[in-house]
Amino acid sequence: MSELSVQLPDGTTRTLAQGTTGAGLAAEIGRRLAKDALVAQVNEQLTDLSTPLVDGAHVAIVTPASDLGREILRHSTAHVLAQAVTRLWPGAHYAIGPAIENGFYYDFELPGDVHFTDDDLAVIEATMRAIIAEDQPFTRSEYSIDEGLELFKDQPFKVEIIRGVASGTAADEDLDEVSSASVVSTYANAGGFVDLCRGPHVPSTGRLGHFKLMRVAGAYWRGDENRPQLQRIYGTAWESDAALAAHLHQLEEAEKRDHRRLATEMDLLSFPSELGGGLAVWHPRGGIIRKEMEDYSRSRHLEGGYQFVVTPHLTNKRLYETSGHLSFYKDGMYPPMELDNGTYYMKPMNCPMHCLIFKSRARSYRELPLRLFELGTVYRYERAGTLHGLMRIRGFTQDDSHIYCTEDQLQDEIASLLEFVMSVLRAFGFTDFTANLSTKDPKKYVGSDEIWEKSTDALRLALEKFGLPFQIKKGDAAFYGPKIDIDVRDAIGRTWQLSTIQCDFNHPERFDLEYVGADNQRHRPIMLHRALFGSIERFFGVLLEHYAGNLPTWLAPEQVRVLGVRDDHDDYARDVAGELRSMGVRAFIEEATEPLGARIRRAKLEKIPYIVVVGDEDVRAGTVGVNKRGSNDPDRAVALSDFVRAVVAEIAAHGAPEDE
RNA sequence: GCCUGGGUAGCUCAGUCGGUAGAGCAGCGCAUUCGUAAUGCGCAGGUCAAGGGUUCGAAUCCCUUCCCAGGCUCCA
Repeated sequence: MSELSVQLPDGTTRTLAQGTTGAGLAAEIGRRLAKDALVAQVNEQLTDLSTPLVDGAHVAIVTPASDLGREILRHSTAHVLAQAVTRLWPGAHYAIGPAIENGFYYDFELPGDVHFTDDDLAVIEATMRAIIAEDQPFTRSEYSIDEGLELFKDQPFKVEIIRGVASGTAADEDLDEVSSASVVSTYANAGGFVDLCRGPHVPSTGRLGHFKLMRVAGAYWRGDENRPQLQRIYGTAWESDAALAAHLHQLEEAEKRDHRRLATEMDLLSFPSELGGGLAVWHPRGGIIRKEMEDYSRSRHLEGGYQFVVTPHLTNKRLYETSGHLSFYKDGMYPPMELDNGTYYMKPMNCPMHCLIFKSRARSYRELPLRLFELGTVYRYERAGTLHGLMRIRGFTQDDSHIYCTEDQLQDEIASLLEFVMSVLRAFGFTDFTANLSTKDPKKYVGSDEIWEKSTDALRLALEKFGLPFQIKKGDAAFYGPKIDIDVRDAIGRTWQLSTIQCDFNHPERFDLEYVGADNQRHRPIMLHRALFGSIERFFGVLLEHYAGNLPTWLAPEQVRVLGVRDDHDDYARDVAGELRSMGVRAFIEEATEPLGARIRRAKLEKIPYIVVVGDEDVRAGTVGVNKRGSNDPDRAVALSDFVRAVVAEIAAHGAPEDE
C-alpha cells in the first residue's frame, strides 16, 4: 500500500516508498546517477525528476551523455537563453526555443526597433552563465487556458500558441509548448521568468553550462515569410566541455574542407562579381576535373544504353505552357525576352525538350525503354539570399536523363536505374547510401490511383532489392509522380542528397506522348526523370568536400609533379614527365630554381597525388623516387617503367565497374 | 526577397580619433644547385566593391546599388 515497484531498463524491479520521484529513484540506485540524472523516462514518457513515479512503471533515468540527455540539456539551455534575453532587454517577446541537432535556438522580438547584433552574443552568454551559476530550479506549474492567456498577456507569440492549441488548430510543434489542449504548463525560474513549455527540464540551471552561442539570424514567425521576422539566436550545447570542444573542432574541420575555400585555394573556379551572383567561371584546373567527370559520365551512359541528345538554352514560352511549369515556377525563371515572334525564356529544365524529341516521330514499343541523356545546362533565378557556392547557383548543368517506358517495363527499369546510379556513385568514392521514397500528396496529384500505386511499389521493391535503407516521406512527392532521392554520407559523416529517380505521369499526358504497342494500339508511355550528380556543379562541390581537396588520381588536375634535385636533373625530369604524358598522365615539372624541400612542400600543399623526385642515381639507373600523397615514406629507385605502369593502371581503374 | 554581419594587393588579414595604404604568403628578377613539407636579397603589386553625399580632408561618417557569409523563406 505504501510502496510501489518500478521496472528498470536492465529488467530488474525496485520497490520504492509511495511518492518516490525520479530523483529519489536515481539516489537509491547510486550517488553518481543521482548527480548525473536529468529527467526520468516513465513508460516512454519523459517527466521531470521531481514527478512522483507510478506503480508498475518502466522507468529509465536519462543522463547527459545520451541522445535524449543532450536533447534535454539543449532544450533547457534554450530556456536559459530566453531568461537572459528578457533580463537584458525587459519587454522582449520570446517565441519558441527548441532543441535541434547539436544545439538549440530561440526566437525573439526586441522592444522598439532594436535588433541583436553579433556583439550582443557575448553579453547574453555572460548573463546565461550567471543564471547557470545561480543554480536556479526549473519549477513546473499547470494552468487552465484562461489562466495561461492571462499569465502571458504581454507575450503575443505565446498567446497565439495557447489560442491555437485551445482551438485545436495548432501545429505539432506547438503541442510541445503546452501540455494538452486544456492544460497550459509552464516552467518558472528565479526572477519572475516564466516560459510556456511541456517539458521536462533539468532540475536546475546548474546542470547546464557546456554551451556556446553561435550566431544570430532572422527567422520568420511560423516560418511564414508573410509574417513578422523575428531574430533567432543559435547555440550549441553538450554534456561536457570536452564534447563541446570536439564539436567546435569538427566545425573547424568542416570549414577547412569548404568547397568555396578549396576552389579558390586550388585555383579551380571563381564567381566573378562582374558576372552576377550564382554564376561561376571554371579555371583550367577545375575545367579538367569537370571534363573527367563528364567523360566518365558519358562513357557509363553509353554502356548503359542511353542515347545522347542536345537541346537549346532558350525556348519559346509555349513549351513551358504545355508542360505546365510556367505557372508554377515563373518566379524561379529568368525574366522573359520579348521577341518579334513571341516570348522566350532561358531553360530552367530539360524535360520538356526531351519530350519533343520523343514526339518528333511515331514511336514503337520496340524502341522502349527509350533513354535520352543530356548534360543540359539550365538557368534558374534563385533568390539572392539562397545562393551558396556551388551548392545553389543560377546556372548549372544537369546530367539529365528521361526514360520513356511501358508500365510493364517500369519495375525492371527502376531496378536497373538504381543499380546504375549507385555503381557510378561508387566510382566517385561514395559507399554509404540511404534513400527517401516520397509518396503521393493526396491533395495535389495527377494520374490514376492505380498508376501511383504501381509505380510507388516499383520504387519500393527496387529499394528493397538493393537492401538500400530508406525512409518513406509521405505526401512529399511532386504532383506528377513518386520519387526516390539518394543521399550519400561523406568522409566526415555529413549527408548530401544527390541522385533522384522520379516517375512522371504529367509530361506524357500534357505532351500527348504515345507509342504503338504490339497490339497495334496507341499507348501512353511512363516517363522517368533521373539525375545522378543532380547538378555537376553541386556534385563537384560535394566531391571536393568529401575528399578535402585530395581528389583521387584520376580526377586530380595535376597527377604527377616531377622535381629534379638540381637543375642539371631537369632534362631527365622533363623526359620522365614526357613519358608519363605520352601515356595520358597529367605530369608536369617544376624546375630546380628553389631548394627541393620548398618544391616538395608546395606540391604537397597543392595536394598532388604523386611527387616524383629525380637525382643523380635516377638519371644513371632510369629510376624515380616516388612520394605518394599521404605517405611520409618515399620509395626510392623505382624503375620508371614500373611507376608509369602503376599510375596508368590506377587511373584506368577509377571507373571500372566495381564487379570487374 | 527578408534579418544580422561583411567587402582593403592574386590569397589570408592589419589599418587607432576622419589626416591620404601595410604585413605574411603567392608573383616577378637576381643570387643560391640542394635527395623528400619553407634559401637569401630585391622588385612589383591598390579606383580600399561601385556610385553619390558630408567635410579643408573619407578605406574610416551618411545614402544607394552590387557582391559575399550565416540563417529564414524558396528549390521543377
